[in-house]
Amino acid sequence: MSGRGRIFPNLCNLKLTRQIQNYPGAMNSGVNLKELAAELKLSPSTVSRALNDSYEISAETKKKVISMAEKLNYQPNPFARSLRENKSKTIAVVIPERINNFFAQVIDGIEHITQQHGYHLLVYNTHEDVDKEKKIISLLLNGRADAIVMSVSSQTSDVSHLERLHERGVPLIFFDRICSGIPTTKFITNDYESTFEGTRHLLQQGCKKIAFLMLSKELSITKERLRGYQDAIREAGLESESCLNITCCQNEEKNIELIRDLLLSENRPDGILASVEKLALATYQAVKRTNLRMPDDLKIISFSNMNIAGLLNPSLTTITQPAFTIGEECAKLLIRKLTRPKQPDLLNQVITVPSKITIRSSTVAG
Amino acid sequence: MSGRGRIFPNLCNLKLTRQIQNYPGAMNSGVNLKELAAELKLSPSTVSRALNDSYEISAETKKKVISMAEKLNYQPNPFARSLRENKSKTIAVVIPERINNFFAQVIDGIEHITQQHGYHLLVYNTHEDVDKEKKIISLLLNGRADAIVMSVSSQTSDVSHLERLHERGVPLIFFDRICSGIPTTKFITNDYESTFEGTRHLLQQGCKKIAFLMLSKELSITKERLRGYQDAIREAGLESESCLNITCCQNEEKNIELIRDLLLSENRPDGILASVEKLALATYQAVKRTNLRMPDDLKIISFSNMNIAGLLNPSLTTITQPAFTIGEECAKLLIRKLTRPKQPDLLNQVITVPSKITIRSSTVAG
DNA sequence: AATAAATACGAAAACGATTGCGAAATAATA
DNA sequence: TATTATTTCGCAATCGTTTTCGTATTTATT
Repeated sequence: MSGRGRIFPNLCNLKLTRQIQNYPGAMNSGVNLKELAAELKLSPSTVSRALNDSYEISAETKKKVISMAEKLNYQPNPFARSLRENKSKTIAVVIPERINNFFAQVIDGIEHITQQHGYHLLVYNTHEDVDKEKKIISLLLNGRADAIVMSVSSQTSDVSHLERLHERGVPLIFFDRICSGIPTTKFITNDYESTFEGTRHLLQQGCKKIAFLMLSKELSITKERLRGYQDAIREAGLESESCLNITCCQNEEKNIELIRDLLLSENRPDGILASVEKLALATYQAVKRTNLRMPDDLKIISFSNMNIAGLLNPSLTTITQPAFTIGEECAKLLIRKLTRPKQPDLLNQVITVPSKITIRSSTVAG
Repeated sequence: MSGRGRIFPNLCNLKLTRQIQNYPGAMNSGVNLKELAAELKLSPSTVSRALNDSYEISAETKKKVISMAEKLNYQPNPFARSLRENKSKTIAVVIPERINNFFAQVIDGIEHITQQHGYHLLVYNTHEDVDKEKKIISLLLNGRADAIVMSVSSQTSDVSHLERLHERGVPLIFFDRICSGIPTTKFITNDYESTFEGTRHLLQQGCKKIAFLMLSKELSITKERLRGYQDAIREAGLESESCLNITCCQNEEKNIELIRDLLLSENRPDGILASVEKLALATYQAVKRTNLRMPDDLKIISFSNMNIAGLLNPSLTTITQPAFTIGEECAKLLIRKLTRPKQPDLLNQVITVPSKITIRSSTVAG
C-alpha cells in the first residue's frame, strides 16, 4: 500500500471493477447506487434520498452526494426504477404508416411534449394490418409502456384487442382514426365540416360529378368524411351515386388502375375528393395514364399534410390537419394523466381540432 | 365455505386481487409469476423454468404451466426481466428528421428485422440539433436501449458524446451520416460514385455551370458527395468554382431565398446537384419565384427517397438510396451482435449499399 | 436536568423475474 | 438390498432501485 495509491483508494477499486464488467456484450451502465454509496461511505438509502431531494437528508449531505454522483457519472438504472415504481416513463405510439407526413408530424408533436417530462417514445407501425396491430397491442399488455397513443389500421373492425388493453387500465388515446366503442379521449379534426366545405368548393368550381375515394368503410374518418361529402352533394340538389364512392385497397398499383378505370368509364367524374393523401397521389398517377388534364377535365381536393402539395402539377388543393398540435394535445393530456397521482380515467370524449383548407390549382379552372 | 366456492378457490382470490390492484392510475400488468405459481401449487422457480422450456422440468408440468399461463394470460414483467438479465430488448434509433421518407424507410427496415426477434424500437428525433442529440445520447447512457442505430445531425462536429457512448460498450451503428472517428460499423450508400455519375449526367445533358447544394460541410455525406461532384467537374475539364458550392441552413425560407439569389446572380448555374432532398424541394420553390424554366434554364438532380418524385413539375431525377435495405442490414448486424453471447465488438468498417439513379424530366432537355 | 420533538441516517423489505444449489423422489446399477 | 444416478422441483440469492421502519443524535421544551 503506497501513499500514492491511497489518495483515492475507493476510486481505484471502482475503476478496476468497471473495467472488469466492461467485457464485450455486457451492458455497462457504469456505477450503481451501491457503489456510489460505498464511495461516499453512506448507505444506499441515504444516497437515493439525497438524489431524490428528500427532506430527510441534510443540505450538506445532499451536496456531497450530488457532487460525487456527477463525478462518477451515476445514471440510475431505469429498469430497477421501473420495477420498483411500476412505471416505465415510456409511451407507445402506434400508427398505420410511417412514410406519411401526417403521422410523422403527430409523433413530432407528441415527442415535443413528452420529452420535456422525461418520457421516451416506443413507435410501432402496423402497416395497415390488423393482425400486426393485434400483435403489437398484445406486446403492450405487459406494462412496457405507461400509455398508448394510436391511430387504428384501416382493417380494424374487431376491436377486442383494444378493449382488453383498455380494460387492463392502460391509458389509451386515439387520434385521427378512432375507435368510438372504447370509452376514452379521442382527438380528431373536423372531418365532417372540412369535407363538407371541400366538396362545396368543388361544386362551386363547376363540378357535377364528384367521386369520393376512401381506404376502408370501417375507418372512423371514412364514415365522417363520407357523410360530409354526401351532405354537400345533396345540398347542391345532386344525387349521391354509390358508383362514385370508391373503396381502394393497400396496393398502390391496383389503386391507380382502379382510379384510371373510373376516369375512363362512361360515368367519369369531373371532381374527386380523396379522403386520404395516398389516394390523391394515386389519382395523379392515374391521370398520367389517361389523356385527361387537371384541373380542366378533373379537379381534385384531398386531405394531405404534404409540405410540397404546392409543387405538384397541378398544385394540390388540400385539407390539412394540424398534425403537430394534435400530437401535442394527445401528449399533454397523457402527461396530466400520468403525472398526477390518482388522476381519474380519461374522459370518454371526442376533441376536435379544425383543419385548414388551402386552395391551389388542382381545383381552380385553368 | 360452500362447495361451489371451492371449485376454483384460488382463481377467485386472484380475481379479487386483480380488481383491487386495478385502481385508476396503476399499471395493471395482470397476473404475476408468483400468483401463477400459487394457482398451480408450484414454486415460482419451477414455473419460470417451465415457461422458459428448461430441461429440468417434466413435459407434464410444462404442459400444465403453459396452459394455465395462457388461461390467466400471464405476461412476464419486462422490467424485472431486464433488471435481472441486464438487457432491455429495446433498440434506440436516432435520426435528424422524422418528416423524411429516407429515414422513415430506414426505420421501417429496422423494425422489420428487430420485430421478428422481439425487440422494441425507441425512436428519437434530433431535429438536426446537436444539443438535442447530446441530451438524447446522455439519456441512452443508462442502458435503456441494448443498442443504438443513428444518423448524426448536420450540426454534429464534436463527437465526444458519441465516443462516451461507444466507450461505455453500447453497440452503436451509424448509417448515412456517419462518424468515421468512432470505431464501429457504418452503413452508407456509394455517395462518391453516385454523385460522380449524377454530375456526369448533368454534364452530358449540356450543363456548363453546376452548383452543389449542401446542408453542412461537417456531414460525412456532404464531404463524399462533394468529392464526387468535384471530380466529375474536373474530369470534364471544368473548374470547380467555390461560389457554386452552396451551404444551406435549417431554415427553409432562408434556403429558398439563398437559392433564388443564386439563380438570379450573374454567375447563375444551369445545373444543380442537391445533396439532400430538402434542398431540391427548396430549389423548386426558388425557381417558382423566378422566370426560369426547368429543365430548359436549369436542370436538377438530387438525392431523394420521395415516392412522388415523378409527380413534381418537372419530375425529379433522383439518386435513391435503398433505405429499407439499409435499415434491415443495420438491424441484422445488431441482432447478431446482441443474441450471440460474447460476440466480438462490431467491426470498424464501412459497408456500402449502392444507390440507384432514376432519370426524369428535370435533367432532360424539353 | 429530564423529557419531548425534530433531524439525519441505516437496515431491510419490497418490485418480479432468473438461476445456482440443494434435496427429495424415482430409476438404474452393483 | 444397498448404493448411485437421474429426474424433478423448491429455497434463496440476485439484479438496482425506492421506501417503510427503526434508531441514534441533536435540539427544543418544561
